[in-house]
Amino acid sequence: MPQLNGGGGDDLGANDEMISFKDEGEQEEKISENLSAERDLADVKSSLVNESETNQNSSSDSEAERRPPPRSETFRDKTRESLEEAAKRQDGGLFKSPPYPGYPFIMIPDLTSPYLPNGSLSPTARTYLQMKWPLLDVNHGSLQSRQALKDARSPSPAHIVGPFCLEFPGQSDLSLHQFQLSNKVPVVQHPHHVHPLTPLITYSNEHFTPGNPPPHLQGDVDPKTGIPRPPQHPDISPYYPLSPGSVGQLPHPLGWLVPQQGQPVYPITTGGFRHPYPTALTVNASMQSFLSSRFPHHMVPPHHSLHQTGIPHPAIVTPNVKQESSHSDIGLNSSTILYTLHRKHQDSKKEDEKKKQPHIKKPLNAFMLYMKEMRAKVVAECTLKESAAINQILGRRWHALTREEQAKYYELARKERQLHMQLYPGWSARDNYAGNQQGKKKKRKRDKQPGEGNEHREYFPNPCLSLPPITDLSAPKKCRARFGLDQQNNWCGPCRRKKKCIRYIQGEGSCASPPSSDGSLLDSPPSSPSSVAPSPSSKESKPQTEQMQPLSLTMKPAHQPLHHPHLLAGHPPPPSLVLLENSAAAAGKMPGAAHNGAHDHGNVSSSRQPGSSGASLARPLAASLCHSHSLHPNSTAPQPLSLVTKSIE
DNA sequence: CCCCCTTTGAAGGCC
DNA sequence: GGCCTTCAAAGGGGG
Repeated sequence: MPQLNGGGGDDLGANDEMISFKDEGEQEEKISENLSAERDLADVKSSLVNESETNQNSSSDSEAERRPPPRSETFRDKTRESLEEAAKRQDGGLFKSPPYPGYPFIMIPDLTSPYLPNGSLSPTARTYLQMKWPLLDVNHGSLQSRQALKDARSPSPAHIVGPFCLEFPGQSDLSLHQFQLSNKVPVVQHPHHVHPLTPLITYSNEHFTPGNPPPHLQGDVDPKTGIPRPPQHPDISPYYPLSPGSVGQLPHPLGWLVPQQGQPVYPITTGGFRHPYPTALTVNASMQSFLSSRFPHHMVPPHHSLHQTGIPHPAIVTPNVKQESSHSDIGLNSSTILYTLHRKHQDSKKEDEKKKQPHIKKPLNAFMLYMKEMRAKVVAECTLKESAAINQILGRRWHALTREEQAKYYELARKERQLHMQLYPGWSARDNYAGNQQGKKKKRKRDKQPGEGNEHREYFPNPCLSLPPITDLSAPKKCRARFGLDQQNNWCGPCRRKKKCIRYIQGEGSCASPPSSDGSLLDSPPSSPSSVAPSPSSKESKPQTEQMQPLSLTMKPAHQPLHHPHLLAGHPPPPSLVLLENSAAAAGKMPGAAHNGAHDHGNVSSSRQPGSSGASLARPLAASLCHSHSLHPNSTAPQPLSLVTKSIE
């Protein structure tokens, strides 16, 4: 445990790191230290926010350290810690990244090209991979450096990406490796591998080039078919749906940051600039001045042509811009022609009006950045495409992240916001509200039904995540979530039509039908391919409560309280944990119990939509997601989590 | 073509 | 200050 704890414990990052990576035994001994560690993410968050407001110097990291620990996030932090610990146990080291030396969220895009969504590093990309993001640098003591090492052989760092369902307790690196080997699924070395630091990169690209498909949609592998396809152009990231003809003509989204127009713009950006907008904060003064000169506030592009002179902020999106951009007017191919024709037809004032009001998107928050980065991985691992399901997984993974890891994203998000603010001083999130947008009709508030709120949360362990079980009964899941796509036959009619779930509404938020087999299957995340599946009988006859037991890493604390990071740090257990620890709640979807759990973290998510508070959810989707790992008829391990099982016993 | 789903976080408005 | 709502990304899928 390196320098982190070094002493003072004043170093937030150090403390966080120390806690996060400390052995359980050590943790017991370090309770006092943990106190300071309480200033975990919440502190970070707070500091970050403050920084954005007051600080313009990139060395603000230390500032966060000095700041008094905001306690508002305490619970969540605890939860996070708990999850972290659980994750560490479960993943057998996946989360055991070495100490995070501090907080400088300086990120160095490592060799795993962020911009090469499909992980297929084009030669060009590789060329630029070595370029480091000057502004962001992360000490990847372990995680990323290891990843880099791994990347030399495989684009899919197991410690990060790992097959989805591999993150199980007791899962050793070896086993993981074995699994990967045995599990010949190509996706393991997923073509979608994205560097952890990618989020911003992708963000940047997409934003700067509206209409760019998500990273995982472009590249050497057809995301839909999984069939490899030839690269569009050596110099063009698969990211861009640009027609070949547009190659070289398109100004780089970050053209103002790109030294030479003639240079392979994209790769540079991908490797050199992971941030959409040059992180002004971390950017040196000259850069900032440059930025200002290039992006005066008044410059909010009236239109978003891809012209270099008017490089829009990534967040700026003109209505319909995606469709438009998909057919770059620069190209000469048929799509371009069609586009041109289309444009002629649509030379209506309406469009003009739209152009007059470019849509400035909200800066991505930490989780969004994380999602952007990890989505491709999850998709590859679970061969899942449905975003809703993926997001569930990502949500859980997010909670499983160490504080350091999350902190990176919070930091990035902070920078995003700050830069966004600088670029669009007058912009308000309110501006994007449906009511304020011409012709833009977006989400209308979900009509929450009275009972739809927080009453029940189905407990479905997420096989892919093997994270603490979700026992929040307060978040009932719709049939879709409950049963997953694989078992639509169990869905109620409305759900099949993607309408409001009647079961969900009727039965106090719980579907009338029993938990899907998938759910039970999910309960038993395989620690290895061979020991994957839960016994069929368990799913049929076992009450959910029993199914839940296995999950509960979260229950372990009862026996070894001090081992739980959250407890150690004085953090409240994660919502899921709380619920689980409440035997009553865990045992039977007791609304009251569930409510308590929900209430505990209510402040954090009270305003959230049902099932959103972190511990949400339904694993059913995940089940379908990880089907490849979940079904093993002969499996004799109903309780996948050995640790959990032990504790339960 | 629009909307839903799903996640977390940020932000704005209301009380 | 708490609560509520909306939006941000993503892409399959329904209407």
